[in-house]
Amino acid sequence: MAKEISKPQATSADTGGRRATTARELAKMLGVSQSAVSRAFTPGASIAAPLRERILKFAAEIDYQPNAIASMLSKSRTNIIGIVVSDMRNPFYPALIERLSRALQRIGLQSLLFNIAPGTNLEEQLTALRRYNVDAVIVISATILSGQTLSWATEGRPAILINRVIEDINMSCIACNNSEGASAIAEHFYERGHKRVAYVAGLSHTTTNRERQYGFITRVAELGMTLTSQADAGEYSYEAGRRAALEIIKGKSVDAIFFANDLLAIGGLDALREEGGCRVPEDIAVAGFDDIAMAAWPHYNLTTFSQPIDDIVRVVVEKVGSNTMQLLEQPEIIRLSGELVKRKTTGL
Amino acid sequence: MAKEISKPQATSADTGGRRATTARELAKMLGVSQSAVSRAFTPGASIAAPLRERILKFAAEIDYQPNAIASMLSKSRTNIIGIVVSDMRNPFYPALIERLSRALQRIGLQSLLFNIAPGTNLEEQLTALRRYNVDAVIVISATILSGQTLSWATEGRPAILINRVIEDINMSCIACNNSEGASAIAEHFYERGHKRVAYVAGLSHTTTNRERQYGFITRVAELGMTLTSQADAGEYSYEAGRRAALEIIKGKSVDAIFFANDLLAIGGLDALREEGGCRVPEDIAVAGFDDIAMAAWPHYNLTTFSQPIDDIVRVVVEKVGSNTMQLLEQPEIIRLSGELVKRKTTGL
DNA sequence: TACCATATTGCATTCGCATTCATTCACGAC
DNA sequence: GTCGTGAATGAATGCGAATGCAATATGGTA
Repeated sequence: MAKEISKPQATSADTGGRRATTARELAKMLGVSQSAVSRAFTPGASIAAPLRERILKFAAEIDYQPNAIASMLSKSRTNIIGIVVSDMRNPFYPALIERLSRALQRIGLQSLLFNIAPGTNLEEQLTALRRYNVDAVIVISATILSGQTLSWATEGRPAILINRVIEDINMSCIACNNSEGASAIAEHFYERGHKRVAYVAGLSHTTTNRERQYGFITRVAELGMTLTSQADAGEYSYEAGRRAALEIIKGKSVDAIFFANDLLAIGGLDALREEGGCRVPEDIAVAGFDDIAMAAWPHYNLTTFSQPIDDIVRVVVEKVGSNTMQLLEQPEIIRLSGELVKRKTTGL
Repeated sequence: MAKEISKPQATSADTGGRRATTARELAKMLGVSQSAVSRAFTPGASIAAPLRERILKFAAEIDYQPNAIASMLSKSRTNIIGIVVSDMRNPFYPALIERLSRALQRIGLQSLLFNIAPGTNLEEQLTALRRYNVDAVIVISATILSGQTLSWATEGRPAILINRVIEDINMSCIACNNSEGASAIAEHFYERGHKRVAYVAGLSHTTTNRERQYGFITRVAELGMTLTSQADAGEYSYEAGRRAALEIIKGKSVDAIFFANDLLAIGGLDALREEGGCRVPEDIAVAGFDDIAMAAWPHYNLTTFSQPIDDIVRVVVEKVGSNTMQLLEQPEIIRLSGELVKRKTTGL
C-alpha cells in the first residue's frame, strides 16, 4: 500500500534556478493528479478531506505555493485592486491608503499603486492600469483626472472614486458630506461670535473645494454673517495656506478663516501667528477640513471637520470585496457623514 | 489583393461582457498570425516595419492592449515590484514611496504595496507576496521585520532593504550614512557651543537608531562634550517626541537634544516651547534626522540631516530595473551620503 | 443482487501571449 | 544560374492552474 513518494529534494538547492515547484510536479510526487492539487487549494472544491489534507501537508513541507499568475490567467480574476493616487504630500492620503490597503489585504486583495505625476501624459501612464486587468480601480486623487480620462482608464472595469464626486460617469463615488461639513464650520464660527469670515480655496475647480465652498458660503449667508473675502491658494499645501492667510488679513478685518483643508489651515495658522501678528483664536479663528493627525497636535489644536476614514474604507472594501460587477451596474454616490471637531483655534 | 478585413464590430457593444480582444482575434481580423501581433508589441522582435505598423495601427483603432497577465505567465516576469511598508505615519515614508513608485513606473514597473500591520501574523500576510511572483522586493520598513521573516518572504527573490541594514542576509541594503550624519549633528552642536547634549532614540533596537545613536555618542565623546542623558521614546512619533523631550529636561540642564528623527524632534520642539518653557534655540538647541517636509516649515525650521531620497530612489531603480539577478548574486550594502541642513533650531 | 444518486478523481482543454522551430522569400556573391 | 545567408513569417508548443466532462467509487435502496 505504501507508495514510493519522491523526496522533496530540490527544495534548498535551487537558489539560483528560481523555478518554484509547480502543482503538476507536486502531484507527481504524491501520485495524484494536478487537478487534485488545485482543488486542495480551492476552498469549496470537490475533494475528499483526507486527500486535501495530505496534499496541503506535503505542500507545506516542500514549501509549495500556487502560482498566482497562472491562477489569474485561468480564472480571469486577479485579486488585485488598482489604487490611483496623485498627491501623497497631503497626509490625509497616506493615512487613507494605509488603512485601505490593510483592509484589502485582510480579505485577500492586493493593492497595485498607480502614482499619477501631475503634468505628465496621463493616458500613457494609465495604459499599464488597463493592461494589468485589475479587478477594480479605486481613485483617491482629488485632483488631476478628468472624467473622460478616468473612463478610458477603467474601461468598463468597476471603479470607485474616493473624495471626489463626478456625476454621469458610471462610477461609484464615495465622499464625506463636504457641504454639510463646511456648513457646520460656518455655524460653529457663528456660535463663537465670529461674524466676518473668509474662505480659502485649495484648487478651486476640484469637487471637494466646490462643495466645501458652497456649503460654507451658503450657510454664512443664511446666518447673516459677512463673507469678507475669498482666496484661491492654488494648491492644497502648507505654503499656499501661508500665502493665502497673509493675503486675507491684509487690510481687511476678519474674525475667522475657513481653509479648504487642514494642510492649508495649518500653514495659515502658522503664518497668522508668526508673520501676521495675530493671536489665534483671540484675534482670529481658524478652521480646516479633514482632521489629519497634525490637526490634533497640541501646537496646532486645529478645529476641523473630521473625515470618516474608517467608514470610507469599510464601504469601499465592502463594495470591492463582494460582487464587483455590481459597481458597474449600479454606480451610486455615497455620502458619509463626518464630524465637527472643535479645538482651540476657534475658541478656548 | 485587397483582403477582406473584418470590422472591429465588438468594440463598443460588450460593456457587459468584459472580455477584451485577444491577440489571436486581432490577428484573424488582419489576416496575420498571432505571433506577428505579439512581435509587433515586442520591442526588438523580428518583424518587418510595415507589418508592425499595420498591426499597431489597427490595434490602436480597436483599442487592443496585450493582456499583461498572460504575458507574465509566458515570460515568467511580472514587471511588478513588491514594496513592503509598515509605517506611513512618518511622512518620510510616503515621500519616499511616492518618488519610488513614480520612478519605477517611468521604466515600466508597477508597485504592489504590502502594508505590514504591526502585531499581526507576518508570515500569513507575506504569503501573498510570495505567490505573486514579483520581480523584486523593496522593503522600506525600518521596523518590525526580522531578517528571518524577510528571507522567507523574499524566497530567493531579489530584495533590497531601504533605510535598514542587516548583514549576512543575502540582500542588498541601501541607507544613508546614519552614523556620519549623527556625527555631523554632534559637531554642529559643538560648533554652536552646546556642550551638554542629550539623545532621544526612537525604537532603540532598529538599525537606524543604533547607527545614529552610535555616531552621535561617539563624536560627542571625542569632542569632549557631555552626554547628559538619553531617552528611548519607544516609537517614532510626534507624541513620543513630546514625552521624551519633557523627560530629558526634567531636572537636568541640557544645551541641545538630538532626536533620532524629525517627527520626534518636531514633537520635542513643540513640547519644549509650550510645556517646557524653553526658548529654542536660545535655551536649548534641537536637531532631527530625515529632513521631512515639515522640518522646513517656517514654524519649525528644524536643523536636521537630510536623507538623499533622490539618490536612494535612483540607486534602487537602477538595481531593480536592470539585471535583477545581480541583486541576488552580489548583495551589497550601499551607503549614500546625506547632508547637514542647518536651520534655526540650532542657532540664529 | 441489481441499480441509481452522489461524491471523488483524473483527463484534457483552456486562459492569452511568448518563443522555438521550420519554412519561405529576397538578395548577393560566385 | 546556383547556392548561401539572413530576414520575415506562421505553426505549434509552453507557461501553471482552473475546470468541464467522463470515469470511477461509494452508499443506500428496492
